[in-house]
Amino acid sequence: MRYSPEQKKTTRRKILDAASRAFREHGVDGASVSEIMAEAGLTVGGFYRHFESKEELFRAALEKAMGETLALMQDRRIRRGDRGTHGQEWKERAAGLYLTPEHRQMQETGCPIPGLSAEVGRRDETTRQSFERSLLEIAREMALRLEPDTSDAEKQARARHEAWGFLSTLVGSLLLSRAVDDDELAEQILAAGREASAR
Amino acid sequence: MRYSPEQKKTTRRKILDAASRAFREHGVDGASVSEIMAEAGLTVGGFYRHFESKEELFRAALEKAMGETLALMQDRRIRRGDRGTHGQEWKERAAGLYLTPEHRQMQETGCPIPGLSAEVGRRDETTRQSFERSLLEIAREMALRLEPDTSDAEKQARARHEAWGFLSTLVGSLLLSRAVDDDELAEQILAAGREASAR
DNA sequence: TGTACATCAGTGAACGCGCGTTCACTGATGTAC
DNA sequence: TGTACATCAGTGAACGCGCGTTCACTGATGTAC
Repeated sequence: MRYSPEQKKTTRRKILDAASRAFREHGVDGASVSEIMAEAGLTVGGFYRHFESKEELFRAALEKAMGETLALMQDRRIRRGDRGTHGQEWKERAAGLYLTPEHRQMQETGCPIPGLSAEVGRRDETTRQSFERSLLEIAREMALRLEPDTSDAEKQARARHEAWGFLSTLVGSLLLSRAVDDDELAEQILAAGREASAR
Repeated sequence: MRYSPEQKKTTRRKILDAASRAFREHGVDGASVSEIMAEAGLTVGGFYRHFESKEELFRAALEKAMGETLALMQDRRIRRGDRGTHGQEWKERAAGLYLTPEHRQMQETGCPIPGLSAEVGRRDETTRQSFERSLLEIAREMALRLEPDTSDAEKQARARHEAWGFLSTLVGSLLLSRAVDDDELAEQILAAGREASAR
């Protein structure tokens, strides 16, 4: 077999997609390269034609998952034909979409931040920096939704600050709801998160 | 060698202490039983005289670490000779102690919730239930600090609700600050968490 | 009180297993003439 | 346009390693008489 370079890109995308789901669901150590390749419809040996190591795969898969989360925030704005909701109204809508029992169960396709941030914190500089870049894009987008007036730098700085607080509450609440066994308690935690984050 | 049963308890405590630090620092898969035993001044073989599996050790070590966090909250109250601060004032003090650069660096001895909740979420019922019990104790203690009037059940329910939101913000903020590489950005995230959590 | 025996905490080597990575190979497709 | 050769994506077995766990052993201390 030789490439069409088209074909190679498609395969890479398949591996990345399988990896980004597997890492979210099982964590880095819980997802093996063989399993990921099988999920992508391939065998292990071919892996190193696409990535130089599992660590590089993790970085790329995480970046992809973070990109999906960002795209969700942006899509919602675009789809509405206008600039969408803003400020307080947006916060409530966003928290209402993020802090749900469905998202709690949907680790594999949901936001990677609650489930993978702790792992990122234990990895090397390169991986942490890569995650940091994605996180900054998300915070920037959030700030824009909190304060659409981009002409006032002071206002944007305050919005960025608010965005970090808002994101912390969303992430913490989903994280705790997932760590707990009882579904009712989990829902209480999510409800408390919805309320606290929108304040 | 035979026991004094005293001696055995001391050894168990040493293993548990080493484990609870190692798991917080390196995660469950990142901390090996051999390393933990070495850290406790022992060799691997003896491990199974004290714990039936690594998973049981994890549960016990996590419970211990959660107990330490709870004790910190309670100690502060007792040490002051009165019932300590409450409500808004307590929130600000607690957030000011929790969301610091020092706590960000101090994974090994700090609060286990940000670093290990995601792992708990991927483990079995038994482990999740054990964590849930510890978490409930912490939420209960927090509710007491937010609303010391225990006679009014309605007030206590609201306080519990507020406690979950408060805890979510603390945990999320520390988690994010640890996942980024840049110290300045980390401090911004912590500052935003301090502000958001105290609202 | 002194002695013989039983217990079992702790040792360190060994076991089996799954992991990330490497490697010789295959064969479809691109390129050179 | 047709043919020979080179490339390299993908295969599947093999490698070395570290892991959790087991096991035969040891010897200090508890218990029985």
